Amino acid sequence: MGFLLLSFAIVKRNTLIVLLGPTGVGKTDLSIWLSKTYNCPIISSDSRQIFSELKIGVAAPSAEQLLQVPHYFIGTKHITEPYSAGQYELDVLDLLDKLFSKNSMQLLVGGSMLYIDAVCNGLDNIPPVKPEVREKVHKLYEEFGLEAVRQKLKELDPAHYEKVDLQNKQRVIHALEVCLTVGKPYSKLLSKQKKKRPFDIIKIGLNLPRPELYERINKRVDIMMDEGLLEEVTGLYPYKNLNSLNTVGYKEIFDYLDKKTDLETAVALIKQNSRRYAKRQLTWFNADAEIRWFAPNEQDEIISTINRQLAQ
RNA sequence: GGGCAGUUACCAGAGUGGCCAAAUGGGGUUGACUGUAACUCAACUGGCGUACGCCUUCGGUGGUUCGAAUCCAUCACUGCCCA
Repeated sequence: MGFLLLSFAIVKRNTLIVLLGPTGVGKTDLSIWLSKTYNCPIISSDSRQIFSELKIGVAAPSAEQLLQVPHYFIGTKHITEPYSAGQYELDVLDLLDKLFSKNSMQLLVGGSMLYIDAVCNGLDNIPPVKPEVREKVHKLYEEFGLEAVRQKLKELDPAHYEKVDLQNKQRVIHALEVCLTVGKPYSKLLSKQKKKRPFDIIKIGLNLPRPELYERINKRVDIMMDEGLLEEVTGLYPYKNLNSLNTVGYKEIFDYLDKKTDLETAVALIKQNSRRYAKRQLTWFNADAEIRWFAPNEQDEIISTINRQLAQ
């Protein structure tokens, strides 16, 4: 009997716990506790905390927190390095492959919806857009407007033209960029199929009543200012046009530094844009029926839910 | 105490007899989103209804008028100025 149980434990499937939730809900604190509980490192799923130059404004884990448990994908890229959800998917899968050989339980933590999705469901294999193509398409957009980009897309990929939100310049431009990069219609690369992963996934969502969440977000912005966000952003001013700095907390202060607004307004906008971001995250997460939701202080419930799931 | 200005939806703020459930902006809600995603984009925002629509609103009350957020009277409150 004991032998049976033991062998059962050994063949237990690898499991990835995904801790997610809107910005400011308290993922970081809980993740450290979970990491210690299950004795596994933290794999961050945050498209901004991955940049080493962004700290205060993206509420990256503190130096102290980083010392407590190993973190991956925190401050491992420079803001000048291009990075994407697609690359992230590959990087995480590689890492998980290694980590699972040591511990059948791993922990992914973050709020970047597409990044989490890339790990859990996979993205189709689309090569990175060539820089010269990107430049070309952006020129087209700058000079002739969105309609010109739309028409070009209609010509190269009529199927996708029918599906995209034609108002959404980012999506329209990207679709055309991909068409031009790979030399065939973007839509041909999209399978709409979820990839099978060689591990189980347990999704734990953290949320709070809206007013409370917003309150936390507002307060956190004030704390960021106290911690020196203005200085951090000022130091990054030369890089303000980089995509990595098209980020809440940075772009608003760039506007202040450009004298487009006063500091008070900039801070208010950071709060507002953070709230909106949180809302968008929740919209995305709400569509995912696999997520089990908890308040950030329901640690016992979270543990028992995970353990129950593992026992199955 | 006297004079002037004002009171409009969650907030700010247009509207000064019918085309007004009421511009616009903010805030908020809901949603879309397969690689630059903390991005980018959309809808809604007095109530009920899928909709044609119906109902309740523009400080209070009372008038004028076929018809009032808009005109008159009065009361209340707010701001500024003079005392």
